[in-house]
Amino acid sequence: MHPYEDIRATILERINNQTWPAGSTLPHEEQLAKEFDVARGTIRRALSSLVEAGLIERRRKAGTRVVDRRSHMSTLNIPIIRHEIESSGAQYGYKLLSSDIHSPEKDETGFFKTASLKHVLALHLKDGRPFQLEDRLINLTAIPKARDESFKTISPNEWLVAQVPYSSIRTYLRAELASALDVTHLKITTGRPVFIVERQTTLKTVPLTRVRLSHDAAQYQVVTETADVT
Amino acid sequence: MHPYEDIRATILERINNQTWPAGSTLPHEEQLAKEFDVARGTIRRALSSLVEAGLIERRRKAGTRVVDRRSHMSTLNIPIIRHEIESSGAQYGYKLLSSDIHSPEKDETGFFKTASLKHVLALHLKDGRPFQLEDRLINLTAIPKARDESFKTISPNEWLVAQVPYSSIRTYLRAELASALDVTHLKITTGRPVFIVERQTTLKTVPLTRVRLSHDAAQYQVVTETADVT
DNA sequence: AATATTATTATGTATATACATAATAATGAA
DNA sequence: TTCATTATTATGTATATACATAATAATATT
Repeated sequence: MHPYEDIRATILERINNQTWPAGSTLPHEEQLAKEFDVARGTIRRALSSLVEAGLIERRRKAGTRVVDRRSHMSTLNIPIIRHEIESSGAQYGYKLLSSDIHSPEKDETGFFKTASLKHVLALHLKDGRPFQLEDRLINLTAIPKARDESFKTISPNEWLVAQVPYSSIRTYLRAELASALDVTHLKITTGRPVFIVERQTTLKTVPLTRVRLSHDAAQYQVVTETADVT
Repeated sequence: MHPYEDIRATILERINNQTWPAGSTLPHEEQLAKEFDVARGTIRRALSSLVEAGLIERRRKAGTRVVDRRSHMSTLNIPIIRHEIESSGAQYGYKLLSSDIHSPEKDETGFFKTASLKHVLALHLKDGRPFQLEDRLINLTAIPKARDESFKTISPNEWLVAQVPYSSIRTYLRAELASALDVTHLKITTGRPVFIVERQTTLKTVPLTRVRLSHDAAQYQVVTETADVT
């Protein structure tokens, strides 16, 4: 449609048919601009789109190189569980299980160096049945107003997203056997696997919150897709 | 450092301190250009960077709105297992377990509509111990040269990445109990959880390959991080 | 009131030009 | 040879201008 899209498509084709194989260097912007008879800016538009897709890499003076696709980048999207459940047409339910204020020792991982912490345990239900167990620590030093929030009607997850700005989130995905808490609250039998999403949220090096979200493995999986550059 | 970075930072600050709360509309480009005393292009540079980070959304005529951060986008990177193992300083090993050509019925999921398929089972080892079991189906109609590849010295994963261009990959991450094959080849005990990465690769609607990668849950987890926009 | 048509407008693309910058390559000094 | 210094150069940023486009808003038609 737009010139830059056509240019991107033919560049992509040349990468795919090995005219420019992985590791090779592309002609520089002005040469491409001359070949396609467009301004340099239009070439830049096409190339930066391919950078975003992870197909090429560019460095000053070194030029533009085709990435060796030995790893696949894709965007992972983990929504707030209420939205995920509701958008599937099911009924969402929430139940606070416990909420306490702890001293820093509670944090075995060393994520919170030193801070007073709030520990919240809550359950998210799908059509009345347990779906996600939220086990969370909140840094009260960084988020003092969390001290006065009961989390009886709103989940920590949702409250935090609405109230607290963050700069980066690290997410771990793993499989585990159901813990005693998982068995009790997710109502699954001992020996069943659970899918764990653990998140550590920070605001410019300040640890804000850490959460372990556990799910019955039979009811939960994560799906992700690469951007389809055509 | 660069003007657009300063501008992006102050816009980000206004989003974080609720000057422009989630859902609100930002001034349009020319107004911002006037405020910051730069050209419209510089404002566009700052804003498009925030679009990439998923913090704002832009639509023609409607303008620029602050995204309601109810879901977190992060980039997921699943490398070829050999690179992951070697970059951790460990010794990589590979063993082909079986390789057969099947009729389409083998594909229960309906991913390959109709095609002759190659079924390959292979094991990836870390320091001599089983680490990842690769259970793969390859579309021989789309990738005929895979028929003559034995996969005795190179894994299907690596061979495909090097030989076959693709346009999109869908990845499923889930937890399961170890299957009979997992128990046998990953040398784990029955009843242990495994972490499954399942990938479906296509080239413009043509299904190319589907793979189930299973790992001992105790030895494998996926880590992902959001882009830290400052 | 509901639908179709037509402005309107903020974002998007394309152009040209000038200069900045980072990283490599070339050169010179030890 | 090795290290430090200095070009060199491809990408990156900033500018200004013109026009395209999609989506909303306003108007007219049924």
